[in-house]
Amino acid sequence: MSRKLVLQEFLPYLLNRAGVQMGIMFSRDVEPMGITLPMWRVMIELWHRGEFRLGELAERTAIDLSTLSRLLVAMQKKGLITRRRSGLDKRALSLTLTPEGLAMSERVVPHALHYEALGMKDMSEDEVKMLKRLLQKVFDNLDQAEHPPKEKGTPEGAPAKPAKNRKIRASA
Amino acid sequence: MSRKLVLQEFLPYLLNRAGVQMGIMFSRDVEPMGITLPMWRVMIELWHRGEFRLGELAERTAIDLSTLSRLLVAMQKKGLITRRRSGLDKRALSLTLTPEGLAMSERVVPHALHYEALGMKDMSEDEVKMLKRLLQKVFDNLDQAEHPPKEKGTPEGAPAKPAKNRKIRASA
DNA sequence: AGAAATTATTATCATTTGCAAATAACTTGC
DNA sequence: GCAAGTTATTTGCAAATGATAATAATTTCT
Repeated sequence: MSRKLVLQEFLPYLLNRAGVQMGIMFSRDVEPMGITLPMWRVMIELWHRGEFRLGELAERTAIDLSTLSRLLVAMQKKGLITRRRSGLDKRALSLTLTPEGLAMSERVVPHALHYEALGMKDMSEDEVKMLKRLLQKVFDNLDQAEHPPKEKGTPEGAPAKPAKNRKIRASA
Repeated sequence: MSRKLVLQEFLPYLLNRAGVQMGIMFSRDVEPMGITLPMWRVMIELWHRGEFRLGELAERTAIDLSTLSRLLVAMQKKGLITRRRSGLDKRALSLTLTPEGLAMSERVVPHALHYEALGMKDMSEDEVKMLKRLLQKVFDNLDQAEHPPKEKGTPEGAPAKPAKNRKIRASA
């Protein structure tokens, strides 16, 4: 009746464990360059999209707003990013990579590739593609559950489990 | 020449992001039950294998030794686990689940299943199986790179990059 | 057996984190 | 146009974390 073995196959377990392990190893690797894993997560998003506001970036990176706010100050001090109160809405912080930040991002790429290769050892091309696709899918599923696309009058009919997020914040 | 888009497809990025997000959501969910995500990671390992020493558990869970030591004291206070100086090697701490710990583990299962389902929304049975298999594989690859199976005289021929782990500890 | 080396665990300290409250800027209704 | 309400970011505070140093127990070498 005891189902010890099955537990080990739970997605939350497998996913979190692999993700954490990857984070630890990658983090140690880039630390000597003067950046941390959260910094890299920020940099990659800015690199990808060019500009973010704080709130958007917090959601995108799954880093808590207050944590991210302080992280960004540190990154600005390091010369990696630009933080400026942007034109239209003076509440909003406009965040962009500096040229140094861009250069640093590029310098990190080989390290990312190294861990990419490490993690994918003995996998076929197809398996790798599928893994990446499914990881993207999982994140999207979770993110959508956490930040549902805004409807007008929240139909409020579906969920048997009433989604225990009292705070909508994306903490990390 | 700029390869912005490719970056978003890096395994370390995708994996860590999905893993962290899963961790955050699952964590919030089980918090009202009085346990944290690291506690659950400990519990699942003990449940699976029955008994661990601290050092082994630290490696297995990728939680830093000092952090884990404190966590285990807290878990003992909560009545979830047993910590006893065990027979053969009096240095070692023998860690096991108490009946209450086991009961708690079982109580967490439905929550794990919930997030499993959430993450796997719109995936086929086959995709799910493959994802789990590949996640296990990735973890094994990383873990093996970090804790290589002990050879006698470390052949020292293969790695172009000399594995930057100065400390072997599995911190989290 | 006894000293040195090895391994396992805990304590200390500075940093990071997340939540809650505070602040600042904007928007809407009157 | 101004008061009241909203949204965006920052700050204060307590808890968790990781690295290092300290402590404890065992094994090894002679």
